[in-house]
Amino acid sequence: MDQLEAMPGFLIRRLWQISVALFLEETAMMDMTPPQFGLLSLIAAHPGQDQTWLGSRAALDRTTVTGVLDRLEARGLIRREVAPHNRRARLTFPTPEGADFMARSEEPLARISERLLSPLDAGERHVFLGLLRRLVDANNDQSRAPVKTI
Amino acid sequence: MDQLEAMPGFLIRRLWQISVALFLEETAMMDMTPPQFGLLSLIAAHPGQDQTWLGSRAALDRTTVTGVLDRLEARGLIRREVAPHNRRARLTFPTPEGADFMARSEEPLARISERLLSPLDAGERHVFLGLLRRLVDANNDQSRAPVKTI
DNA sequence: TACTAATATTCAGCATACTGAAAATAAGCA
DNA sequence: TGCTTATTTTCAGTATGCTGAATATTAGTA
Repeated sequence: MDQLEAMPGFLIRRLWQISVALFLEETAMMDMTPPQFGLLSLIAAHPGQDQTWLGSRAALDRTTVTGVLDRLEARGLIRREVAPHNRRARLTFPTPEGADFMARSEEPLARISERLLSPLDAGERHVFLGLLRRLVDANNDQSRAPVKTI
Repeated sequence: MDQLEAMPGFLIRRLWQISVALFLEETAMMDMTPPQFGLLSLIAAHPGQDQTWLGSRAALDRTTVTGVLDRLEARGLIRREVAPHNRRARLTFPTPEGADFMARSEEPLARISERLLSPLDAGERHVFLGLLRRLVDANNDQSRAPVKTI
């Protein structure tokens, strides 16, 4: 047992690596990444929001949002237009292809969580997710891209 | 509550972001990153291993190991030399500066874990880390950079 | 109104984290 | 020995995830 293995941050990084790998495997035929899915999901549920709003919901900084949206736009899954009353901002909308994409993603996404948590029984999953959520919420402001729910 | 917030992978990514931010904050005066620390820690504890071994312990793929070691070497914290009996491999060793660096890092590192887990009491921390470790170990082979302890 | 501050996005740059391919070396085998 | 395969590292390329600076626009204020 090394010092590294004993650090919570190392275990958290590994579980993140695993969850990304499972995501890429389950959505391989759709050629998607977790942040791309996150933003597309938000845009489909909340059309017409600007990029700052998206970043504060997806926990992505402004620059990463720009890059991910560029790729979603290039693939024709979203479109952007300048906000009518604020020409600084660009509002995002799902295209029909983007909406269809979201509809087709439900089953693969459910499998990701199922596989990730499969080592735990139902009670353990509930405990783990509850503690995980408490750690994330309580430390939200420590992150460089804190989430704003308002 | 959006679909995104309900996905375990999203919460895991956020906790990873938080742990990285805490790491960078606590080690700001040392100008270090988590993977740089991970590899330096392994090299200090196990001098003379090759890069493949390091990657399989630190959960980093071969290319990432190369890049991180390049930066550690440029800073004078490690040195690399061709393996005497296997000229494909390059063995890594800590420099005196690297060993000194590791010694000075103990206190900041302890503060990172403390701050990260501070929202939980002692019993909850134990439960969370236990479940986290089970998830990581059981899903180890799902990762693109699985850990080998042997 | 003119000046200043704030906001939204983008650009340049750096550090992970990965894939596939290439290069060098070593090992196994007919 | 000669050929094939495996191993170790590096290179090229892509996608996050971040900082600081620049640009454009808007809001606030003297």
